[in-house]
Amino acid sequence: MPELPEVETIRRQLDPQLRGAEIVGADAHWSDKFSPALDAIGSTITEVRRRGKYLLFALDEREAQLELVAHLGMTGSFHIEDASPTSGAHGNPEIGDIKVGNIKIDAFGPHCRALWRFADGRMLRFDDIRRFGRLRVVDAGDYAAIPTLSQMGPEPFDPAFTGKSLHSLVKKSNRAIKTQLLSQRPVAGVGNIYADEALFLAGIHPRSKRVGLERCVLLAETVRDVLQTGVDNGGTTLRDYVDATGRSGSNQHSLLAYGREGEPCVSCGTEMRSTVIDARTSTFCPTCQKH
DNA sequence: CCAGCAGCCTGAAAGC
DNA sequence: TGCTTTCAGGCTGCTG
Repeated sequence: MPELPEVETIRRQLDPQLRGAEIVGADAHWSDKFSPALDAIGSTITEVRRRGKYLLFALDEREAQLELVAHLGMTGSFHIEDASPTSGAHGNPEIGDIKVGNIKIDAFGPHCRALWRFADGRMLRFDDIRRFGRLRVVDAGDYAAIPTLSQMGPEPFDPAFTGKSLHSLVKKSNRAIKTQLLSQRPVAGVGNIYADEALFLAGIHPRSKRVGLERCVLLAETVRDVLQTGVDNGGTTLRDYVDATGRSGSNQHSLLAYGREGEPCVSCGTEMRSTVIDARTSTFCPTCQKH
């Protein structure tokens, strides 16, 4: 499931490839989640950014500055297709023949949800097996229609994210610390895997509702640590995640808590346990992680 | 305003 | 073997 490290890995691959790409056609799955892909037709990608788990494609459309906002959900992935060998008699795309408007996505597999065709003949494909992903074109920076994005907390590597900033939000809420991390409000980009990892390393029980300043300072550090390690390892692949080149990540080999129910804690040897918080499995060490 | 939760989705794996 | 059930979970939007 793509969290910050996975989305950042994809962003770093897409950005240099897509700068300057002019979108001359698009097609999408009929659903409201994906059909906004068509709104990007006629604009040029200037940059691929990231905010939390969202990919933001900056779009230049004559005078207007737009953004294609993409969330990968659970199983979303982006891939760049080279110029189709069937376009043009000698394998060269003939720009003049490219049709502006719909392109049938069916030919690109049962899980293709959107497809953008560029003036240079290349294509950007968005696959999403379970359709938890979402696409939207908005005025640049206008996230009013995307609640989670508009209320998103600081990026974990932003100096604005500190133990103190974390504590000031955490103390106002009566929700479990894990619920708060997943809300994206104290810090952007943390999902179920990295939340379990960060809480384990900080010695904090996922259900804890009382996390003082000292423990928040530690938690802010472990959040940054696990996300940085995730980025360094190219993301975590448990089931479906692949980067924009189709490769799996390797961070799954570094996980100390997530998915280790029944195995011994790497620190004290106690059997790791699982509980369900907000309909998500949470694995923790009952000895090391305190309320 | 906040907390809690149903609903969205498909495919792999487990259960019968 | 083949069918049914369970599980994975980020975000939206509704309810109390």
